[in-house]
Amino acid sequence: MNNLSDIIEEFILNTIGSDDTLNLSRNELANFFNVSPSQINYVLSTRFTQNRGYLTESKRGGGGYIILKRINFDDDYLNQVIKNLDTNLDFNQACYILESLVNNNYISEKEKLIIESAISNKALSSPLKIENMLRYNILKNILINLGRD
Amino acid sequence: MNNLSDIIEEFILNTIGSDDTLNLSRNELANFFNVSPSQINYVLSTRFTQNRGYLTESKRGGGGYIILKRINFDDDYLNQVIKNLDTNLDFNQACYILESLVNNNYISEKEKLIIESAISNKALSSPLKIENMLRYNILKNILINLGRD
DNA sequence: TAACAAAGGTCAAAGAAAGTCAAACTTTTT
DNA sequence: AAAAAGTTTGACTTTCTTTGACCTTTGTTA
Repeated sequence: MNNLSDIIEEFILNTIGSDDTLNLSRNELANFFNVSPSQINYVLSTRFTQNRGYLTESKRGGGGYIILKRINFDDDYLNQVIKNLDTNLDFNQACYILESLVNNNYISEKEKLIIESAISNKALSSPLKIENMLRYNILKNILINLGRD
Repeated sequence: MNNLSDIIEEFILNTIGSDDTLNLSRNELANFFNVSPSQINYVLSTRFTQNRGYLTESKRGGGGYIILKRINFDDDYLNQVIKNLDTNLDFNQACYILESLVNNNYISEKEKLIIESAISNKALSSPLKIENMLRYNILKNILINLGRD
């Protein structure tokens, strides 16, 4: 297994600090490995995905950066919830899930309210199919991010 | 953080007094950081906007000045924020608003994180125009619901 | 009171990142 | 060998920052 993407992946893995965070410059990294900058995006988008427990955050322009974060995912319960999320998620199902998260002290009442507002029919109002898909996406994203602290 | 605008922002934040007011001279500040004076305007107009809870007031001519004020949070402020929400809301704008809500103890860090997850590009991923509109809708809905507890 | 100096304001162009996407190439699978 | 999957590259786009030229307002002084 001798391809650059794997080597870059390896490098990144070795470089992520004990704080599970890596602040990198796309251009510098690309330069270091003598590859085109977009290959960094390729590596990130194929190897450091949400599903594998990573989050990225970036900024363009002068002083731009990419921050890579490893999510601490030793939490089985949350994991299960995420894994079992229906991609076609209606509001009531979602509320039910949120309720159980409250009961298990993962989120507070106020947090539940916020999430409900975010995924309510009113907030999303699109054709039903899209709406449920969006809701799934949003809730999943929230839950994944809950797992990081 | 390798760009001057961020550094200047930081400086201003650290310099605002406990009276939430800062009286500054554009030329002096620009001189201090060795940047063109208009960069001060840039920093003010991108980072210290009304939506983020700041007001500016200035005077030209000899003895001119810029006064920067941090708006105190009250119920009206939240209404203002909601009213001023851009229907075409990008993620960064939204983040700044959330930041100001945290600073004013209106939401917690965790709540900010949840909301950010809900309106992140990843969660919404649709064509840009729709995405920004959705984000607007969602954030507005959250803020409105926050306002009634 | 007219001119000049001393602020701050505006805007557009140039520069500095990162993002996207598709085409070409390589490796693996069937 | 053909098809599919994965990688690499580069051209183009978008976003954010920095700079500078020119404008407007206000205060000062001859």
